[in-house]
Amino acid sequence: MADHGDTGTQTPRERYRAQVQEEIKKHAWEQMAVAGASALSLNAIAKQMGMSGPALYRYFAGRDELITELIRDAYRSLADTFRAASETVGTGEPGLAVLAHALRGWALADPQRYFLVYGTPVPGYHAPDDITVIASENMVMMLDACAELPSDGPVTSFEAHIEGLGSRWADGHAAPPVALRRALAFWTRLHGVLSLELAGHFNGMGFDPALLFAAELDDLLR
Amino acid sequence: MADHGDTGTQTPRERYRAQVQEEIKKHAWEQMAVAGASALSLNAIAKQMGMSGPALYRYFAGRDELITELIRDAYRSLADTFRAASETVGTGEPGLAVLAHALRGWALADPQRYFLVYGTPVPGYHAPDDITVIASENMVMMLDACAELPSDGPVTSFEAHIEGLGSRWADGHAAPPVALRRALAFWTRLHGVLSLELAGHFNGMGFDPALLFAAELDDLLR
DNA sequence: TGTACATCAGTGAACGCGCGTTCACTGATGTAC
DNA sequence: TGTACATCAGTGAACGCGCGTTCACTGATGTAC
Repeated sequence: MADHGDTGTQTPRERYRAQVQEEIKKHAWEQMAVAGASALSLNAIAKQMGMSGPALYRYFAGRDELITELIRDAYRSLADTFRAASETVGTGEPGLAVLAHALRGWALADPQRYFLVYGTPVPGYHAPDDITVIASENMVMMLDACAELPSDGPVTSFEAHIEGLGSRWADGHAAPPVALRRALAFWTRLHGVLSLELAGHFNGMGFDPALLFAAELDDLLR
Repeated sequence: MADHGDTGTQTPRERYRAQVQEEIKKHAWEQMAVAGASALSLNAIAKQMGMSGPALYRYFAGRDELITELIRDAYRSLADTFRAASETVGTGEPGLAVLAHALRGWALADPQRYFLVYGTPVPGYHAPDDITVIASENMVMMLDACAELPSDGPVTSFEAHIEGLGSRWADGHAAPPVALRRALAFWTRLHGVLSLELAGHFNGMGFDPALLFAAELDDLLR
């Protein structure tokens, strides 16, 4: 989506390679949307593209690498969405609200992508370091949005707990405990609503999930 | 875990059948814990039990039925846990807190079981009606615990939205909007913390997830 | 108590299938002189 | 501009594998007289 990797001038071959690689991913996402992440099959993707199975090995070392690449893209996509949203500040609306709506839009746009990031983990799998880095970038953006909010009220026991950790936080990003507490609430509460909504657990309950989301966001901005 | 199905006197054969059926499920859960739900294989279970693959067809019509049965058991297990917890009321602790700790204990006891209920949904799958019934039983227990809490404060716009629905709620269980709002917050917030914790998203962040859970619970009881 | 029969758990062979992956190859595209 | 060579995308055959599931069967357990 955004410009990542070598952005220099490309030879026609490189351009073609990148193009086919993108198309493979596109079909992979479509397949995931239909049958879930675990059902992703290289041969099926190839067939859908009118190619033979082994051809895909020109573009990915194997199934695992493809999936890892999709996960990486998903994290990057969320980071890009957050970053783009962050740049529309100063319009009166608090930064947290902007991030919240960006998150919701991103989640609804592709539920399987959301679940690939925040859904059921595969017991064996461990994400590469660069993905972890993007994940903490996202956390930092949430933190920054929280830090600019007014912080009144007494210090809670959880904030005291955080204080006691000596702020050994990702990137050495020193955030006040109240901001971290708020960022965690932001993250967990909105994820709680979104994941249950996307999984269909609110079906048949009548209410509008968007309004529940808005209500939770209101509570966070209180 | 609890007594479900025919509890009448059993012939030795029936007893044996039930016993083997349970053992199959036990191995199924173990296998899921190792490789996730999608990797569940009848042949692998049979091999682990020292049986041949086709033998399992005496106990389950096929793979899909086994999985559905596991999902059903998971929902029932949570319902039983909630019910057992509800019966220990009156000790000063609010019912919601009791339910919360029961939920957390149940989730930590078997993360894969938690994710089978609340994790990434399989795009095609639709749960049978009796499972939906158990799910709404769980919701009702949360609702009841919320209904007994003092409800002060002004009516929020989300509560007005619920009011406007005319309470067309599962089982015709008429709950005041403020209780439903609170039950939804209870559910989504605790799920938010638990699912991110179990998925390992808090790893390396230093703080104790149990304390975050407790902090969120405190907010709900406020 | 003993015998004849029915029930049913479990086996082993076999089916077709789709998977990930390798390999030697063809043919087109790009590069160097 | 034209020719010789290198690069590389894609093919088709083949590999071994494990899967879910069926089928005809054996042998043990339970039942009826």
